[in-house]
Amino acid sequence: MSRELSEQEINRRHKLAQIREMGIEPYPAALYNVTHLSSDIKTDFDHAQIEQYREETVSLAGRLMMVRDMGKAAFAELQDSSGRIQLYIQRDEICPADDVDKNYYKTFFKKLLDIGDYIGITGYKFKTKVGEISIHVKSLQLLSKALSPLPIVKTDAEGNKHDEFLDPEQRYRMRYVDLAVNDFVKPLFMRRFKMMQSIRNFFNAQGWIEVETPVLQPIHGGAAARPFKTHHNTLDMPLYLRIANELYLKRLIVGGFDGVYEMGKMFRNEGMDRTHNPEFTALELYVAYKDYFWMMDMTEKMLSTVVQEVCGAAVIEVGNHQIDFASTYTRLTMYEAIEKYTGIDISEMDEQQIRQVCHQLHVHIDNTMGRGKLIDEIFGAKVEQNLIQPTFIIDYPIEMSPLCKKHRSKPGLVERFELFINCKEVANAYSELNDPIDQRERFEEQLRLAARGDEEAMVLDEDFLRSLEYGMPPTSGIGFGIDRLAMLLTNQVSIQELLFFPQMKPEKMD
RNA sequence: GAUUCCGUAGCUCAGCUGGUAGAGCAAUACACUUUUAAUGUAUGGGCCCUGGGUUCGAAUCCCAGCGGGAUCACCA
Repeated sequence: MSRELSEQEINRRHKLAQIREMGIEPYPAALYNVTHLSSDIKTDFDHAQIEQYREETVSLAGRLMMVRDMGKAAFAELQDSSGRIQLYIQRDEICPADDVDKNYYKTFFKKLLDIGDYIGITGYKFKTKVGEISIHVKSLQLLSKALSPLPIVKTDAEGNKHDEFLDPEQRYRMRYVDLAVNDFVKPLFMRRFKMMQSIRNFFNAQGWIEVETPVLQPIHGGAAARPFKTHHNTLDMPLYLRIANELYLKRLIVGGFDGVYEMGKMFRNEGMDRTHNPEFTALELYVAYKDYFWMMDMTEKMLSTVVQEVCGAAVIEVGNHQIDFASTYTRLTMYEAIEKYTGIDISEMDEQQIRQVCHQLHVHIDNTMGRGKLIDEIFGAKVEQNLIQPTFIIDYPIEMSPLCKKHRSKPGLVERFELFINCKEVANAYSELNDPIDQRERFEEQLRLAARGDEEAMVLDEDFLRSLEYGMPPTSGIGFGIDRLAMLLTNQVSIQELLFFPQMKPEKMD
């Protein structure tokens, strides 16, 4: 990359050279002994001990974020991983004894250091005249010179922010800058990772095992989606980035695990927008000897626990709604849900009649759609928008669910549920299909759909069928969209806010 | 993919019905030993996204392209 340097970038390179001329290494190799985080200093500050603090040396490191130069003294702000703290720096204290011209302060500190530079300081805790907890600096060392100026975000006395770094493109492309200057970013990610940890804790406490299954798969199974295709040179064969890990996790249940789960990246070669990224994180869990009713109970328990742990309350604000994760979630069958929000009972209707209903409701459909797909379209257009509070929609048409067990008592349906929260699908679960002969027929039906032109139809996985023939216990499985869940728990509408590095168009570097 | 808005200094943005650019912050220099968006004084900084067109003259009007946002549709 070659580009013209801005005035400020040239300045900083000159300063870098001058620092070296002074005999100071701008990128020292040695570790810097940090004794405190800025947050420790602030939370542990004891006013009764201000006198004793003078004798107690603390050492901090971080970025220099602001300097208020007062002549022979200055105030500065140091930002470390835990926040910011003010530094008070006096000329005569930081200059070495032999530095008679006070160049360490006058030249090095005042002229050659910039906002964004990493520094380490030692000093003691104190409080300024106006009461701000600060560090009285006794020594200051450059740890890493920054050659590009950071966007300066300033907050005034009323809390108004000035010159904010808010352009989404810049923020996502340069997440390192976003994290450095925007204090609202890190807490979102902390909450996301706390949520993932809380889920893991919950599952581990049940004795379920966290496993890893292939990302590169010869057959992309387990979901209906277009995959990314790649090629393995040594084997000279095509491989697909997984769109789901379902079929591998079930093989592990066949192998004798009682409960396995995996939290990992899935890849789908489809649209991108504020709720879809080409790679996203899914959680899948399979538990032997259970059914989908049990899984609904588990889901309620898990989510109420996790939300309580992560948000400190089980009722949280999402958009304009208070969403209650603690109560028992409403359970509606697909047919009941459609009847509730359209007034039409389609449970006994055939494909032609349902097609009529679609026209009547102004639901957009096309001729390739079968009965199951038509029902799904009505649901998407008329029901989803109403499902604010956590709601289980259960008993789906069999056509849409080739990996799900037939309903124990309702012909044409499967034992499946999806969990909707704030109008979005958050989880999808089955009583898993473990009848190998039925499974083969379902795959064959998918092949027929593919032949009709359905690009998302599933591919027949012969090895998976073989595994079922060795016997899979009755099992219930569930998949959660982790990014979606994180969006709910952080009240964010854009998935990009919960991904450190969302997929972007290639950047032009001229 | 459709609609719509935007692209001006390092950053955030002004710039009217066309007359070749402005503010605040940042930068540079000086002053100031308890400030906190520190302050005061001074200075430098622009291919006005790109390419065409209209015009005596375009940051401004028109067309095309590139980049981005928002909304809508499909997928988690």
